[in-house]
Amino acid sequence: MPAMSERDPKPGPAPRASDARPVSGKPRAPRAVDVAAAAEVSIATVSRVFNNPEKVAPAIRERVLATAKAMGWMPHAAGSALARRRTSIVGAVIPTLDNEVFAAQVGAMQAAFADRGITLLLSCFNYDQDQAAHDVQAMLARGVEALAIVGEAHRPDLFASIQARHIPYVVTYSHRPDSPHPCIGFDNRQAFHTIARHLLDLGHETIGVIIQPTAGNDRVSARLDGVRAALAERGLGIRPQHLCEGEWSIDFGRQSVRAMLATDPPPTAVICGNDYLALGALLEARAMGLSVPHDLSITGFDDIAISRQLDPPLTTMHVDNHEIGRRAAAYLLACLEGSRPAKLPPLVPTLIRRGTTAVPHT
Amino acid sequence: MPAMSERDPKPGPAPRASDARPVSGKPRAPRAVDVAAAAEVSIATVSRVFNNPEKVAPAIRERVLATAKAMGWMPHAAGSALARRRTSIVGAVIPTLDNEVFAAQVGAMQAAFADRGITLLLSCFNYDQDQAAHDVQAMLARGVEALAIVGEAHRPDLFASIQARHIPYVVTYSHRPDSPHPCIGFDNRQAFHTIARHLLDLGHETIGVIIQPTAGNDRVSARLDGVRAALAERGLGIRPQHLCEGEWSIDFGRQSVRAMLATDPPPTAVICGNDYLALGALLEARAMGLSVPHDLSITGFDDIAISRQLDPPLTTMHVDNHEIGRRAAAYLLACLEGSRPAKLPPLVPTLIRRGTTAVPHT
DNA sequence: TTGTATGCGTTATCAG
DNA sequence: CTGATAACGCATACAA
Repeated sequence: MPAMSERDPKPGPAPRASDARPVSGKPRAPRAVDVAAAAEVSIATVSRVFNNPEKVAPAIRERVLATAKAMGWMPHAAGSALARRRTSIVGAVIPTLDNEVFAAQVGAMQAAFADRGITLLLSCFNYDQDQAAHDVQAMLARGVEALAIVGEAHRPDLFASIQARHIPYVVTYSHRPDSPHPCIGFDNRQAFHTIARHLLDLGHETIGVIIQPTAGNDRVSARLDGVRAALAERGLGIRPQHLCEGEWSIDFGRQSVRAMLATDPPPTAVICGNDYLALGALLEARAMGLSVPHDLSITGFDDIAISRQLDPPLTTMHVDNHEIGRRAAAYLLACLEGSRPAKLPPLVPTLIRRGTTAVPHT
Repeated sequence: MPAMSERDPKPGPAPRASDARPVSGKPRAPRAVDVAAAAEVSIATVSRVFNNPEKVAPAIRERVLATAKAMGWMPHAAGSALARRRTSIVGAVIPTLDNEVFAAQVGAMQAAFADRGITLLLSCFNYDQDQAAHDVQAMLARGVEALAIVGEAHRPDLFASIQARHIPYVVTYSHRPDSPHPCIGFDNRQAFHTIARHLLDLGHETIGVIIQPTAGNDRVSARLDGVRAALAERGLGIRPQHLCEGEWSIDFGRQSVRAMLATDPPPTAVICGNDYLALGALLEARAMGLSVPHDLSITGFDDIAISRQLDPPLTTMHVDNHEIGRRAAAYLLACLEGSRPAKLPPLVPTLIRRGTTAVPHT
């Protein structure tokens, strides 16, 4: 049995910075004990000054504050997290920062969390489900207290591992009515149903679609479904040669519209999965000598900054991406503070009818 | 003197999860001890399996790995960081994610660090120096092992506090030859000197400038300097009414060009601080019935995605923002591994002569 | 109001 | 190759 506990030299590691340190090594960061010693108080008081200032006598408080500042000391997050059992870190898992839609969400979340002293950990999974699952694991290991994840098309174990930790999370950019997850976003299916209806109501019957890859992307799949549903209601469908699926880029928009217009009959309208694709479609159509919207109607999605500036300005749907970020942050913050906010009403993107849609020129 | 160290019930906190836990409380996350117990090994072995697998007998290793996976255990970062004295976190400090230029840099850095098991902490200071200084403090408290910071126009104490911690850092988007900081970027002054020269060589003599706010932004100031220097070499200057400084937005580009063209004499060319401003200028000039570049030459900067797609395509300078992120990450990684990479050659943005510049129509 | 002592979860050292 | 144990830096219950 361990009997004695004298201060005899146990086989402890190397001497500390506060000990006799010859000449070597870089200066260690100051610790709470160092500040305590310098301010001639106990380490507990130093801690209190930073966590419960009101429980410390003003005079002492000022002294500690002053010496801490002089020594450049701040509580070290790792030690603090361990003792407090709170990391004050939340994670955001998005496909990519190269899309201003997600960049805006992250920016808004970051700002909202920063106000509450919470740091945002970021990971981009590049539309790769394995990557996403891996990133979430890493974040859990880092002790994130909450998670915001774009989309719900993820490996089941991703959500399972989050739920196993009983950590609040929220799915963004999605809002299926019957989703098992707390969602903040809009109904992608409904949104594209609205767009398709807009064109149908104008009298279009041959409608093309240029859209992002649907594989492993619930949001995009829902959009395509929405279009299909709206057409079906009028007894119409999308002809295979009028459906182009590929990376969202201006160039893909261009080449897709070029291919479609070479078919017979060509579509009189094209629904694009986002504004970049629509932009490409618009540019290519004009380059081919077509008049938009006279010869071809075009719709986008997202309402990015340039869309209203185009000639003609793009008909699209506006989504407030910053608002999504703010709401996601607010929801997670509420969860962390114990309340369990009940409802998450969907955002409703609004159709902005501008200059690229009109009645078909038959 | 503290004499005994028996295992008597000291006034310790609440019972642990592994202890007799009646019914209450949520299940705690598993710890290394739990895995050790389940796998019938010591906690040290569990740790080794995850850090020095080769020092553990294969049979035992597999057993530990299996039980760890079964229990969903991963080493908790806070404890690990404390013991290891390494957080494996680096910070990125940028103005905003709403500019694709910075978003691209962050994305590239994140990817590069993720490969090495390093997590990126992000902060956006919104062009506010106090915010930036504060954010850096917070990151240091979180134990970041390295920092990447956009620009060098920051409060001196920002850099001082970093240097006090002896933490490697790098300034991005800047590359003054005589900077005291390690920089990864390009010479903004030189770049805009090149642009101005391009226009001067075409024969322009009355040149306007539409640029972002220079206050507290070293990069923008350098750009303006570059233009001024190039003009001065030809005995020219910027007339006050031909210099518009304001937020970078398409709208500001529009209103600025409109104002300039109302002056007498109007400029025959406009240099814009970035592509968004140039885009606005181009759209407004066309809306006013001018022919670009016949009546007015326009240049941008950054070469964002739409620039080459405009009609006419925008003359601008191309910067590889992803490359800046990659280089920044590579540099910091090298520092963390002990080597001190000597030189950081500047990136050289290339002038892309497209359709918006031509000889002036006198 | 202040100080003492203990635990947070992991890694690393050293003895076996 | 494995196990016991002392840090790591801080926060907090409890005693003073």
